[in-house]
Amino acid sequence: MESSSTHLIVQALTKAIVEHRLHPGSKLAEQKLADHFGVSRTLVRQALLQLSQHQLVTLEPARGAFVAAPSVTEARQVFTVRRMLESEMARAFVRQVTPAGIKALKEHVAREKRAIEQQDAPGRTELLGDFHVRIAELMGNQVLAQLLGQLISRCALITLMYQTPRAAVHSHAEHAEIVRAFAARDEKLALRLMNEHLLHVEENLAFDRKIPSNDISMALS
Amino acid sequence: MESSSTHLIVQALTKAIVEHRLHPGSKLAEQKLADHFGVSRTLVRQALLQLSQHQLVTLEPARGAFVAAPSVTEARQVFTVRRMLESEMARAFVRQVTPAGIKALKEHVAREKRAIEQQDAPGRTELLGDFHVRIAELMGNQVLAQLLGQLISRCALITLMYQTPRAAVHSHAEHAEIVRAFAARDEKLALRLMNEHLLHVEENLAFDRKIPSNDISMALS
DNA sequence: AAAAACAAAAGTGTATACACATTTCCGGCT
DNA sequence: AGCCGGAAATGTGTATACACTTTTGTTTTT
Repeated sequence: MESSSTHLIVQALTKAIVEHRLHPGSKLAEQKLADHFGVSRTLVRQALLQLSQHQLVTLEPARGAFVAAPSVTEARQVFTVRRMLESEMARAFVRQVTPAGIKALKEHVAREKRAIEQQDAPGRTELLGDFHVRIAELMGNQVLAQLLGQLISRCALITLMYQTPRAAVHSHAEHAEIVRAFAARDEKLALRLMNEHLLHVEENLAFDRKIPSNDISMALS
Repeated sequence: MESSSTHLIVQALTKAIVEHRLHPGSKLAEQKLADHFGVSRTLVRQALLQLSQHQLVTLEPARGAFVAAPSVTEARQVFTVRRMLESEMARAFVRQVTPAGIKALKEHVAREKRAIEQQDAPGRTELLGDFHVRIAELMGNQVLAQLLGQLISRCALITLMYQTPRAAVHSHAEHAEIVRAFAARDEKLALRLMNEHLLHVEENLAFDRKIPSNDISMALS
C-alpha cells in the first residue's frame, strides 16, 4: 500500500495550495487532476482524501473537492493551539538545547534572511513556517514535529489568505530574537518571546481580505 | 465525496482497535474487511488510509495494513506533547470557565466512577480519555478538540498495550481533583495537577508488556 | 422576456477487473 | 531429514466501468 504516487500528488497539491497558486475555494475536479498527473482518478481520490484530513481541502458530498477556505474563527483557534503548544515547546527546548541546535537554528534564520532579501515569496513563507518545525525536530520529538507540521500547513493557508506584506520581515526578526533567548538558555524569555511572536503573527492578519478564484491547469503549470 | 460508509468503517475499526479487540500487529486484510462490512475493497482502502493517518494502522507497501504497535519511544513522545498542550489548556480553561462547564465536567467524572464500579473496561478507557477532549470542547476550540481527540486515540492504543489494571482508578481520582482546581479557579494548581496527572499516567505504563496477536473476524464479531 | 421544465453533459461514488508483488506450499535436491 | 527453488494461491496497487447526482444549457410556457 502507501503508493508513493499518491504521496507525490499530495505533495504537489500541498505545495500549490500553500504557495497559493491554488486559491481557497477553487474546485479540484478529479479527472482534471488525474489527467494532469497522468494517473487514474483512484490515486487522485486517495490524495484528496488525505488533503482533506490535513484540512487543506474540503470535500462536499457528491459535489467534489475544493481548496479549503478557513474561517476567521478557525484561524484564531489554530493560532491559540499553536501558542499553547509552542510556548511550552520553547521552554522545553531551552532545557535541552545543545550548541549544535543553536547553530542549526542560526543557519535557518540566515536562510530566511536570504529568501526575504531575494523577494522569494513562496520560499519565504515556507522557511518562516519551517522554523517552528525545525525546533521540534531538534528536540527529537517526531510526534511533535509532525503535529506542528500539519498545524503550520494550515497556518500557511491562513497566512496567505490574510497576511499583510510587511509581516514577513517582522516574523524573521522575532525568530532571530527567539534563537538568542535559546542561546542564552533563558526559559522565561524564550517562552514569552514565542508567545508574543505567535500573537503578532495572528494580529497582523487582515481578516477582511477578499480572495479570488482560480483554475487548476494554470496553477499546476 | 466523504462517503458516510467509509466513515462508518473508520469508526468501527477505531472502536475495535481502541478497545483492543484488535491487537497491535494484527493484519487487516482488505477483502476480509470488505466481506465483513458488505462493501467493496474500495471503501475499506479509504478507511485504512484514514486510520493510517490517525496512526492507528500501519501500511506496509505491497504487504497490507496492520494494527499499529506504537513503540515505547513514540508513546513517550505522545505523552510529552500531551503534557505541553494540556497543561496550557488547563491554564486557559480556568481563565474562561463557567459554572455550566464545571457542572458538565463533574457529570463526566461521575460517569467515569460508574464505569469503573461496573468494571466496564472499554467504557472506562473511553471515558477517561474523553475527559480531556471534553475540556477542549468546553473551551469552544474545535481545532484543539479534534487534535486532542487524535492524540488520545493514540494514547488509548498505547494505554491498552501497556497500562496496568489499577491505574484507571488513580486516573479517575486525579480527574476529580483537577475539576476541583477548575472550580476554585486556581490557575497554577490546575496546570500543575494536569501536568502531574499525565506524568502519572505515563509512569504507570508497563513498557515491557507482551502483546498477543488476533484474528479480525473474532474481533468485529 | 423571465421563469420553469426538461434533456444533455459532466462529475462523483462504488464496484469490479486485471497486473503485479508477496506469501504459501510442495517437490526435488543436498 | 532439512533446505532450497519454483509453481499455485492469496493479496495488494491501479485502472476502468457503471450507476446515480449535480450542473448546465435549451426549450417551453406564462
